[in-house]
Amino acid sequence: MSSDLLLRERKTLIQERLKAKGRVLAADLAAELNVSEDTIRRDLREMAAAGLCERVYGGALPVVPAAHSSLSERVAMAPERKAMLARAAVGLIKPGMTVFLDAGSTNLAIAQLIEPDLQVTVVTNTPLIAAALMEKPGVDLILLGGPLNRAVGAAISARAQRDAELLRPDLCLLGTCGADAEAGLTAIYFEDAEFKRLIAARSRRLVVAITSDKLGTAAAHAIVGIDERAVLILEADAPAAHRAAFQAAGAEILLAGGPER
Amino acid sequence: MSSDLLLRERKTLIQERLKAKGRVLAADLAAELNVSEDTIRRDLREMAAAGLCERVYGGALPVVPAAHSSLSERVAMAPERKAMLARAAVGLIKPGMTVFLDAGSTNLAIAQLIEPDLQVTVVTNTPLIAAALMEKPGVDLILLGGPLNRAVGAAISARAQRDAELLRPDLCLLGTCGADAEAGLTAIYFEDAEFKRLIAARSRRLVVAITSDKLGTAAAHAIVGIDERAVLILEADAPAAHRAAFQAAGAEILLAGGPER
DNA sequence: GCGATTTATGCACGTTTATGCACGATTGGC
DNA sequence: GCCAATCGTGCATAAACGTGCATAAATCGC
Repeated sequence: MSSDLLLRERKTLIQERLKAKGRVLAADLAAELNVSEDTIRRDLREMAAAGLCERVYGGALPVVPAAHSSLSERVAMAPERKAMLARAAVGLIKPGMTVFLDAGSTNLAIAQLIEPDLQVTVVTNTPLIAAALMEKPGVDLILLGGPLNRAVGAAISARAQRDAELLRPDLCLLGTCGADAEAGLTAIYFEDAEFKRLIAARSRRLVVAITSDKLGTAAAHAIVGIDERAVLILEADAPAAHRAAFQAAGAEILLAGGPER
Repeated sequence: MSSDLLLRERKTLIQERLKAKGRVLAADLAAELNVSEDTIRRDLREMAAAGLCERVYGGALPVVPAAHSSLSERVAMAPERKAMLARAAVGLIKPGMTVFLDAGSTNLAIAQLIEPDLQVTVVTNTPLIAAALMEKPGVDLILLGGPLNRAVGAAISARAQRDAELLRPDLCLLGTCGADAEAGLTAIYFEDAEFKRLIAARSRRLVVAITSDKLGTAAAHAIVGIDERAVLILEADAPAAHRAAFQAAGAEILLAGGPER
């Protein structure tokens, strides 16, 4: 015998390591825990069989829950650019705030990047976002209910709207389908636009993360115009013309991904 | 005799040691308490049977209250047995029905197994389940909202309860923490039990999928007794004694996993 | 009080479990 | 297509395990 940890303790520790670092290496674990690599491999194999991790060559990775969904498919599109926007957006969320997190793949990315121990109240109408936030102990989570709109992936019915009317979020992280200095923010679906308009109107501050492909486009239904209350998060390489137009309309512009790390 | 401690005292001491250090080793305890390892092992076995600790090779660990493990962690436990139960449960869901899907890892498995094109209305209070069902085009999804209980992973607040009062589901797929013919179905948390009791009372039919480890156990808070309205789905190898007791109480029993494939 | 019964303990036995090692197969970078 | 790192499997071993049994103390019934 060479270890001083019980089997179960070792596995628990590996899980924590997995959760904290996002991956583990068999060789490292063996050295650190003072057991042979064979033992570690056995552990990882068993954990993988139990669905606690994913075995890969050299170590293991956390299992990704709910890996497939139309929303999370959209998340998979241009993930690094969305993550960049999300990182900038997360910076605007301060302890003690009440934040509304709207539907949308960028907002899901934001939810995933929130610090686990950040003390905030998050209200959302999107089950997937709620599921992501459930893992964060610091977050007080409130869900808007009612019938779910499949296309949007969120609750935006009259019911959800009535509930939203009771809110006064400090921050509203809005998803948008189009963003144009003149047309303002727009959405594809009428009911979705209605909901967004309502919650946007009730929020102290409006934050919209916009991937460059949406700049200068307008969808069928208006949400709100661009004005002083809005903070637009753009990619660093967003065309200057759009940036200027938004600024002229009064919005605050935040560039994402510039001075990272 | 070699000890100078009464059995009870010894067990209490072991528990304190467990709580203080987070683990105990059989050999250490034997040496320290001046009894044979056999005796210590017996103690630990009995304590484990009473739910006071978790037996592991070499010693014992404190029980992790199910509260401490999040829903997504619970999902990973005994997944194939849950899937077996889930398969049986899914068979009870017929087109046109309105079904309530309660929180719980087994119910999440059920949600994942629902036929994508099955025409049903599902009501749930669990974001993770809602997210899983969003992929199924046939499913009309209604979400119960309000503050989310982190331990349960679902909306069970007064708000959700009020919403639940408006429902009359054809089927209620209930999650349970304990199932005993006498004590009935029980839950760990008061508010959770309250919610379950409410929705169960309003449902035409009650379906409960129960992994064998929950048989004969009772948690702190009662949900409902076992009666004619209940359909219990048990694993094929569930002890006959429990099956008979449930049947005597009037429940219909469904065995999962028998004629599979 | 005194035999009968239960309870707690230790011991001897065979069994199971956790682990490391040897060896051949697989993987992935180059 | 080669090479080293990594992997899985079979095997050996020691520690830990459970069980049946014996013994001694404690408890009970009368």
